[in-house]
Amino acid sequence: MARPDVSEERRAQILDAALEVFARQGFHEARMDDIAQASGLSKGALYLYYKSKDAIISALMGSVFNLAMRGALAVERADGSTRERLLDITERFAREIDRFSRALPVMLEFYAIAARDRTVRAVMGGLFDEYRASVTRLIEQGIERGELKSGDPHDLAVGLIAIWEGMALLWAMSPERIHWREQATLAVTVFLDGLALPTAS
Amino acid sequence: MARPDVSEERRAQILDAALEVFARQGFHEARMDDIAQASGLSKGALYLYYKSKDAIISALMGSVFNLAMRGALAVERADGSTRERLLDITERFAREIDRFSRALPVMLEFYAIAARDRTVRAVMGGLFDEYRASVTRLIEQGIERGELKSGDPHDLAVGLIAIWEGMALLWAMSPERIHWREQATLAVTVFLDGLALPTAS
Amino acid sequence: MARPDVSEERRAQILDAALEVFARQGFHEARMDDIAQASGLSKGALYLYYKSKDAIISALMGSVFNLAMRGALAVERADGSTRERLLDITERFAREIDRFSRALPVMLEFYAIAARDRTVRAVMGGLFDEYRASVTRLIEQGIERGELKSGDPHDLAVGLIAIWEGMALLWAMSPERIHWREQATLAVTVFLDGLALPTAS
Amino acid sequence: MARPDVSEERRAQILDAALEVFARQGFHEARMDDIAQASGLSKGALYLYYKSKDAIISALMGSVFNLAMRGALAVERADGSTRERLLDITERFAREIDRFSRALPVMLEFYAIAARDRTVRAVMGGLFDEYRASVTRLIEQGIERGELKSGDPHDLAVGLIAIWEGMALLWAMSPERIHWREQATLAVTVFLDGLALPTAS
DNA sequence: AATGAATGAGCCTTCATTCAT
DNA sequence: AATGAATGAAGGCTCATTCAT
Repeated sequence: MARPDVSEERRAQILDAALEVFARQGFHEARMDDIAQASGLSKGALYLYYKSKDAIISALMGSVFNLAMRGALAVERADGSTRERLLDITERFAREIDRFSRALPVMLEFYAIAARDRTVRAVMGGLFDEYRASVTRLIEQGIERGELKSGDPHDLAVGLIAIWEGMALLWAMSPERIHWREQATLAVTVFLDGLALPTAS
Repeated sequence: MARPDVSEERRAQILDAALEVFARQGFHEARMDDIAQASGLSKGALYLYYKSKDAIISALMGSVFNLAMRGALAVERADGSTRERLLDITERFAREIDRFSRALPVMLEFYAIAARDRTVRAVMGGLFDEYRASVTRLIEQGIERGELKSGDPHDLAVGLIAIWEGMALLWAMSPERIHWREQATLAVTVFLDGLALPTAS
Repeated sequence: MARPDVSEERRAQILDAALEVFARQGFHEARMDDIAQASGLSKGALYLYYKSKDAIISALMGSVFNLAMRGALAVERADGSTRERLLDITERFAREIDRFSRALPVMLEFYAIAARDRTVRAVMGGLFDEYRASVTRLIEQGIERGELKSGDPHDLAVGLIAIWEGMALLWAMSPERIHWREQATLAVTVFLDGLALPTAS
Repeated sequence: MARPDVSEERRAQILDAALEVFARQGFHEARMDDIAQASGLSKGALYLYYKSKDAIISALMGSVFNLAMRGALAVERADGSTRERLLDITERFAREIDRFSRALPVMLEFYAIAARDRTVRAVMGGLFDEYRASVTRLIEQGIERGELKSGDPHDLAVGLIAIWEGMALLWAMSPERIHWREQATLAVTVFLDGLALPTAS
């Protein structure tokens, strides 16, 4: 008689619907009714799984940013030169651009909230720290291996992340004018060229 | 009998108060009462000068982004090498970081809106085009003058703008962990190093 | 699990409360809160069944005037001489004077609106046309049957309706000075006497 | 140095503008700004001559109904048979229909207010009493002179006034379907025929 | 576990009125 | 006598949340 626990499935269902609705309408213009409809559940059911609209937004924040950082973290454990691996991260973003485009408006809204809310900023700052630590390790390896000029790996990681985040931002503004694969790859390439060791001639 | 026309003053007064309130509370959580109080006017007076809350938000969008691009546009007409001028833009951002920090949460909220609203995106896209055109001209000059390696100046401009915008984004997330002057300068320097002509050895 | 559909009941409940409140306070002075309270529902519930205050007013217009014309239309299908039937209409008004007195201030407000709003006037004109057509048929029958002097039945119907409407108006102004049963009956009697065929002496 | 007192002129100016605006928009939809503009005065000036919007409405009520009753009162002092004089009142209304059409929406709004406000109703009832008294005297004369069948002159006056008021109401609803001169004249004629003494044959 | 009718606090906006000039 | 910028109280409407079924 034990029915399988559907609550994880329901939660995922709700977050997925919420992402869709929030991306289209923004947090404030999105109605609980809209999320209910998009999820195929009733409004009351939403409250069985999340205690408030804010709880849905919070849960979504975790889910969205974990997804976003997965690429960078995965690459850390891969083979290849530092240059290859950093370009691989860039390439992964390019390949997943459609999945990103779904989440991007929501991510930007999280950034906006974080910019004015100390608590949210602390959470985002933590995620960013992880992200930066991961990229920092890649760069450290590159320096150790003699692939990159020496320099502060933390600060260089910030530079690279700024390129990726900045590209995402510009792409959100002008998807038709930004060509992620070419332009992000170019930017990272130029940046890495700037870190190349002088070749013995 | 002729009272001086105060309407321009009032409009500026309102936008200034709105920037402050919106930066603290976000567009939706900001109450017209808050803006009224912050501006030293009555709620009714706001409606004498702007026909709705949305109208205030729109007006603010123009005012905030014009301010943001002023730095890049000003540098175009300055002297110095391309490298100096691009680092000068970076430095200007660093110097005006406080003014930016006031506007940044609001700018991010505009980005978030643009990401989901075609109309707003068109406006922002237009501003971005101007911005990019200005940086593109700087890079073209650099290439023409033999200061930079040849390459697509449009795409390189996108890369530089991505660095600045991305740094701003990261700074908004972690103001205490991002040191604009050092890190942005480093990133731009590395990027420009990547564009340096091979020195004859 | 199937709850009975209460929406028709709710709508009637709301219109009934609205009639009471509007009659006492007028459309503009009536607050949605007042209607909510009078209906025993919450303010939010009003909006579940009518999308705005104006929608309630419009729905009420239909309901009130259908009620008002019911008397005249019913009599058309009754037996008796033309005189009897027209006096019967008058008598019905007298009998239902209390129900009318509840609706009269609201009806007058509709007249006032119709007098300045082309759209509302078109609706009211349509109702009036039905009403007049019904009375016209009664008069035509009277002429055909040789009970009334010949004359334009449309114009005579207008005259009778003017008497009824005019009496209602005066009664609304001076309920204590107008004695509907006597005075309206007298007026219709005199009018019908004026249409009597000369008796052979 | 004594300037002529313009206050009477200003008051008339304001009432005239108010009539126009109220007839078009109704009391509640009419803004003090609209009246100010229509009168060619400033909003502040309105308050120099009337202490509130309600005061303007009240003053207008007196002015409008005095105008309306003037016809009936004037005829009382004229020559001619009772029938001629009552038809003359009808004819006067027909001739002044355009002036009436301007005031009619406002008059109907006063009726609506009177129907629910005891105080206003008392004022209107007083005006109506005067009106009825005047018509009553005409009918009494008619009976005394042997022109009309004997009957309660008060009640007969109510009947006649009901015809005039009812016609006005119908005309307000359907100006294009009501032909005042023909239909009102017919109704009054029939009513008077109903009061005619049996002719000796 | 699920529903959706009902609630009511809260906000944008309007506009009669005031008053400094 | 006149102006019109400024005020702020008040109300229609929305929507997150609750709860009887």
